[in-house]
Amino acid sequence: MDDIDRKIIDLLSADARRALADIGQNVGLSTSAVNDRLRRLTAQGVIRRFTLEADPEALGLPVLAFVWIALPEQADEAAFRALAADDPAILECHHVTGAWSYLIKLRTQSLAGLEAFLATLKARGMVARSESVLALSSAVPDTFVPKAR
Amino acid sequence: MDDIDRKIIDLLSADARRALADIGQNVGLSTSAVNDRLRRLTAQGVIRRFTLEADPEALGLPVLAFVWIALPEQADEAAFRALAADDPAILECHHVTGAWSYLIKLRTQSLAGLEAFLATLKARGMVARSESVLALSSAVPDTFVPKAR
DNA sequence: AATTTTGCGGTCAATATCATCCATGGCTGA
DNA sequence: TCAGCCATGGATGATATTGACCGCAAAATT
Repeated sequence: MDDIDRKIIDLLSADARRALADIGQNVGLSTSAVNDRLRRLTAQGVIRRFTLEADPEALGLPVLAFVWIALPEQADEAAFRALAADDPAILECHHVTGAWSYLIKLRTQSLAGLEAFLATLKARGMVARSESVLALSSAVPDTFVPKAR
Repeated sequence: MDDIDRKIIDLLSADARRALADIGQNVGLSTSAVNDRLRRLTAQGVIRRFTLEADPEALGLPVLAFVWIALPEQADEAAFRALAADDPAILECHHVTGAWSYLIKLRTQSLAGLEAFLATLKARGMVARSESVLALSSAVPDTFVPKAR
């Protein structure tokens, strides 16, 4: 990981379909040198996948919500994590510092989707308390990267 | 936007470098039909950009924090938004419902970076109160998509 | 009512671009 | 000296991209 690697990642994150020769010119390397570095970066797992950013509204997912979760004492934390990992609506699920256990970021078609999600959690005894916060608008252009797998 | 468009986006989000012919086979279209749809989707802005997901730790950004911001009464909200949009550390900045004004998601090299960010906000009179929450671990594999532009 | 026009979405074949791989050799620092 | 990194150039096979053409359905025209 040197500066050139970082620049390659920068360029590719701006446009993942950019040609290797093009990148080479920008970083001062030959096509094959860039190719070598790319292979190394993906093999090492520095680059996880090539993907795309889409317009969430166009995909019918206008509701963005953050949900704080406090797990009950006896909750099966592993099961909770598995649930979060499987649900395509849950884009992020972080164990966090502070008064709450987890912070979940999710995207749904409608508020009904959010309600259904909370109901599922409750039904499985996976929530002692929760608090949902809706995102109204975003200062940083809001993007949507579909969940991996 | 029909089901085929959605499936194309699904396939490409899993691997943005997948060949058009491959995608065509999966959705039952010819290569050029897929190409046309892709061009249309990007022209319409449904697809915003092709990008990559990287390992945040490998890039030297291990600290993930969520920061609640309450703006002062007299704050210049436009300036605040501009600041958020410009700072590469701020990955998201949502105007939210509830007791706080904004929820910011940011990634930094270290806690010092978080502190510096908060200091900047304070110095510019852009924060009445704030509360920072650190992400410890993630149930959904934690990814990092470098900020656009 | 019948016919023409138009646009959309598709196929197919030809072409140009591109990634990929390989062999060779130069340079540099341990 | 050796290992790592890179340039160069050519060969090869994938791949994107383009253009010519077709079918169909809705709208417009006769």
